[in-house]
Amino acid sequence: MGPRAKKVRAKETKPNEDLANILLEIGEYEKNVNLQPFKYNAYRRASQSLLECDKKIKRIEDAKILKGVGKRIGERIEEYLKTGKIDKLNEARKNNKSKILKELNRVAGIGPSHAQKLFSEGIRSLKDLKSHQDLLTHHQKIGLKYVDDFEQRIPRQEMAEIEKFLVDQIKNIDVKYTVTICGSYRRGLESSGDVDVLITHSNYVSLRYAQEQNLRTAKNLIIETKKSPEMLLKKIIDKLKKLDFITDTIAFGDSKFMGVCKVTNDYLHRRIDIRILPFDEYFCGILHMTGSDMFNQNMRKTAKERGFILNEYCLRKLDSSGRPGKALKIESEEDIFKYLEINFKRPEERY
DNA sequence: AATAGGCTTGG
DNA sequence: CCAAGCC
Repeated sequence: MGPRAKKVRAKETKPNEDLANILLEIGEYEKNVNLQPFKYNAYRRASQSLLECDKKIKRIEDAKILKGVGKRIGERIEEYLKTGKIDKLNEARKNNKSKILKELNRVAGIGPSHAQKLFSEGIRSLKDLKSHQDLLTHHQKIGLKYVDDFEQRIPRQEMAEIEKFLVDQIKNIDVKYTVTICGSYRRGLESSGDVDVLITHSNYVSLRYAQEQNLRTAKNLIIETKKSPEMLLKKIIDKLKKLDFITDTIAFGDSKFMGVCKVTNDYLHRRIDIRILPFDEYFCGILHMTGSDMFNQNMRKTAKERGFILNEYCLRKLDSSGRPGKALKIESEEDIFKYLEINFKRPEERY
């Protein structure tokens, strides 16, 4: 998911690609150098509109009607149409500081704010960073170590190998685990940016579910507490480390592991996220994590129109005063579509 | 006013 | 607790 995945299915004809790229570059400059995330967003949206427009923009009037193009961005486009360049961009490109900040931002865990800080401390390149690792957090050190690997996309073939490995190993711990690799892989794309794994255990339910269903005394049940997801997840992570599949840990909390993995020595290091969810929340979870972002947005909108509220964890019906009721019982992705009276869409169809 | 909100780290 | 970063 995210902007990277979107790019893959952009239109065949992109007559305004040049202009779109320029706007995006200005946006990145606003975010990384001027610490203006909202401006970045505005430029990004305008850029996206330009990309989706299949008619070549020749006059400023054509641009003004696009969504995301207002006064300021309109002026920039006008400048581009008249002169073939944009001053703001040239300013950005020749600015040495902005080049350095951009370079530092390649490192996972270094955002605009940290990059500025490092610059003010005299860091001018990734090479500088390598010799001043005391300035970095644990996450950033790993980002630096694998900066080249993390920029490479993961071929579908390798994703499939990772999937098989994970399913085999985790089922081997306990057959009651279910493992799903979500994201663009699940949607059938030929490459992915990272590995996004969701796991559940058929005996594991959320506290909310246990209370609503009055399951307090049921046997064999693992009811969510602060520590239970950790117990279920830690077992798995320990094993994957022992097998040398997981090579580094970025963050490891109650319910979510973030780290680095590698299938065999022939492969690059890949970013992997693994999280554990209660069974009753699993299908809303995989729906959410499978995306695409656009698909999620649309589905949630439809849900709202039909008197439901859908989020990452559950689907609830809204009562007449708009208050959400109990979470609906869901045992598959299909169930979610059924409640909403939407035809089921396979992951490959979720644009 | 602006992507939604949660998770995790680090101070 | 807050800020940053990521998903």
